[in-house]
Amino acid sequence: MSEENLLDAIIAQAKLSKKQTTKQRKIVETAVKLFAEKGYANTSTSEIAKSAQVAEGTIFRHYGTKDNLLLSVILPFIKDAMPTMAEAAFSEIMTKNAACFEDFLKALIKNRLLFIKENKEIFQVVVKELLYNDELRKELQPYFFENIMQRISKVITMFKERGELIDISSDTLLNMIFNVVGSYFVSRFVLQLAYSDMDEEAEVENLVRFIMDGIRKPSQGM
Amino acid sequence: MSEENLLDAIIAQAKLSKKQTTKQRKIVETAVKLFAEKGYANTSTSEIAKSAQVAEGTIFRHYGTKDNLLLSVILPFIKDAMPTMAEAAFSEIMTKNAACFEDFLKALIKNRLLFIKENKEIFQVVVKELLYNDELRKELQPYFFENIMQRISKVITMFKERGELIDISSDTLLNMIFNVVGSYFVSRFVLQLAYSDMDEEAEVENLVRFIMDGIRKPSQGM
Amino acid sequence: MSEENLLDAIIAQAKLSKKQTTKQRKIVETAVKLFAEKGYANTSTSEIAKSAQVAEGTIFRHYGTKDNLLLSVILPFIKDAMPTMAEAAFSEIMTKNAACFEDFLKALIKNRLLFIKENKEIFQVVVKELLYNDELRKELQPYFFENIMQRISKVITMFKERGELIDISSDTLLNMIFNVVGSYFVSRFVLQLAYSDMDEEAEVENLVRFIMDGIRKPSQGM
Amino acid sequence: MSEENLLDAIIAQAKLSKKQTTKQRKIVETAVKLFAEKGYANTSTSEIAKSAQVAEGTIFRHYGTKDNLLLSVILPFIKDAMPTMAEAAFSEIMTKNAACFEDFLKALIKNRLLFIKENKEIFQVVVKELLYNDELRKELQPYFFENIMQRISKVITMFKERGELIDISSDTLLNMIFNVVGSYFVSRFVLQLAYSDMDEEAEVENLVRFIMDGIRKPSQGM
DNA sequence: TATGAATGAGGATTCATTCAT
DNA sequence: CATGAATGAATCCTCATTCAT
Repeated sequence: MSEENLLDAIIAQAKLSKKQTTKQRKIVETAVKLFAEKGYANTSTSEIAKSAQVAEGTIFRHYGTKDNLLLSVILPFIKDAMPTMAEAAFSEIMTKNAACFEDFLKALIKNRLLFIKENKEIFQVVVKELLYNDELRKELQPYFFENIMQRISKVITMFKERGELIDISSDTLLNMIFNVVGSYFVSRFVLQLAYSDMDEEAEVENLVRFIMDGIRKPSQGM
Repeated sequence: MSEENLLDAIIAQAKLSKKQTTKQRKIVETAVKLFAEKGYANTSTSEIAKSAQVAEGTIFRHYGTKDNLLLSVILPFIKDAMPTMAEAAFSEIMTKNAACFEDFLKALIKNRLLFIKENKEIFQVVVKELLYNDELRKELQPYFFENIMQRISKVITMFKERGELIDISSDTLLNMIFNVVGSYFVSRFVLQLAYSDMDEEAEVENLVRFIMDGIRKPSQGM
Repeated sequence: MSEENLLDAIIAQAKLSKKQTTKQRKIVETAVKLFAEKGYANTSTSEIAKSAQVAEGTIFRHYGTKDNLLLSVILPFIKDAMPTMAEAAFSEIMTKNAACFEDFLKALIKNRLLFIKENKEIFQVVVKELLYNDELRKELQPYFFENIMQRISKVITMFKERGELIDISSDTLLNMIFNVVGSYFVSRFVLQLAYSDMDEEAEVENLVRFIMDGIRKPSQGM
Repeated sequence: MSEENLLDAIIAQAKLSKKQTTKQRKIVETAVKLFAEKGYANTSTSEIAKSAQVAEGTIFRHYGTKDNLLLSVILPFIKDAMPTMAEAAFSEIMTKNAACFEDFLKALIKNRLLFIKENKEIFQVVVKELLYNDELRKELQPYFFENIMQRISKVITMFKERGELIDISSDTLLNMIFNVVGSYFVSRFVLQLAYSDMDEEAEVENLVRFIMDGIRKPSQGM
């Protein structure tokens, strides 16, 4: 919790969010939709204003700059994405200390899948802008690592100690898992590739299975 | 993105590329660098011109539009990325019919790693724009699937028949592999995350191992 | 000239014209002056802006495109030119059913002369652009024929039936009259040829006389 | 024959015209076509070059500037239009001193009609540019008046003295005739209005009749 | 609080013209 | 004689932002 710049922004955002007008909500909703559709750089404030049925000045009265509006779209999502991701699934699982890593992973993926499905458009914006906008990425990365990666890393280390996972550095393990899960979410919700005919439950099963055991056919029998 | 037929564009591009002026080369080089750095949408043609020490008009004399300049950056890369990807590694491996899938995969990854390292900036542009620019993505996707995915899919099917890979649809297998390898390239060359302390050789080994066997500790003993 | 439906444009224009800013009026006034002076194609928006002491952006905020600005100059003139032309002089004359064609013609010419003198510059713009700009002409022609020519044609037919005019098709008669009157207005207000030393009253008399009786010297006496 | 500027241009033009290359002819032909179609201001030199299958530089090698190219299109036409107009029809008629004004007029119109039909596109360019381009008009006007109007004026005066024409100033008479004939040519060849179902011969007859006797129905009887 | 008119810097693009080959 | 690459000023237009009401 050391990142200052960002926290300031989040706090400022939090303050505003209490007195949020109908118009403000409309503006953010519209911005999310348009940013998701065409990207931040290709969406003009006048377009947002028109689509939100608000005067252009109103946007600037509330958010000061277009950049700030982007943050107002992204930060609440990040704020929600992280704690839940770190906590909810995490602590929930941790207490049931009977569970195996496979169950933890499945629960985590399902939990996040639900969250992203409910926030599909914001997810699109976050992914696209995190990739496109170097500044933004550099600002959010440390925050992200400290809050999410570290905590999940601990879980991994724990399960490694229980002998459930192979003996390579927790960071590397984390990375591989994150890449597989992340690229699944991105393919599905950002690139919108409809490659699979499995239902969602089966897809998650398969994902977890793949992470745990790879693609090699087990040598049968003896 | 008004270019209608991609193949036409590629061919037109090919024609032009023969009589390329010094200035033209300079323009494309500069454009690649700037697009990679700040994204297509955030790079102005005047900036490119200044940085390439060329009159702004010169850009338009050769490329007509900014969009077209982007294509002139991206298409040759795609053209090179695909055949090689499909052929080189692929047919090379196919002939040595003794090889196992693991070796094929390792060779393919190494081959592509080399290619991308040599074209790091263009790779950044391609990935960023493919994600950011829906039109472009929709245009390139079918081309991509037909040329790459299908061919690799055949290899996978072959190895599946040899009993080396688990019994799930080749498309699903391909997707998982592609996601793991792709996200590795993207993390490393686009997001530029320096997460690992392994050397490159070890990283590839680890990647292949992960894809083949996952992260579960093999049940010891017996 | 991309405007599809002229009537829509006129209506849209009418709506706007109610809430006209000082700056808007200034812009249109300046545009009229400059277009009249140098033609639409040879007048730049930056020139208009400078001359109207307005930011260039302001022009586009109100009129969207340069083409649209031209329409905003031309259409109100056309709108005024037509009904009046068709109605005012026309119905006015029609009621006094004692009048002869000669009087009708003289009244019409005088009425239009007054109107054009008050709108000299716009008339210049309209004539020049109608001649120069094929698209614009094609768009306005049908509208023009339906509203003006047809109505005047009826008057002519009426007077022909009264036996005042020679027996050739009303359309041909209309055309000849229109050409003579039109070319008089164009010579005087667009080409600005100052050929005559007559006063205006005499000029109109002469014009009417010419239309009615031509230039042949009547065979004198008996 | 006092106009200097213009004569210089004509002479310069004449010099060039002797050594006219195939390419030069192609350029002028193409320029005429394009200028007629879209107007001088809306036709770019690159367009002309492409359409004439000539390098853009070639145009400037021969004509120096775009303005000059326009003159090279217009001047030969003017040079041809004037002498013929003044002489051919004129002196031809003058010698047969039996002829009446009506015959002179008909011959003149027919002669010019033929000429314009053969040079339709250039006529379009000349009319459009003379109206649109104040500078050009001012330059050509005096030349035009001295060469054409004056000479025809003499004819008119002559016929007036013979008692064939009404007693108003020759200039006024000339003007009215010129307007009627001119507007006929312009309607037909520039505006391309197809208003009449008469054949050409009849149209000319009608035109002459109108100029001579107007539209009033002769009082019958007596 | 909300508006929307106004701004002017900056964007992509066009174009007449020059010049080395 | 002919070319066509190169130019850079000028063009139309967009946009984030400001400010008086």
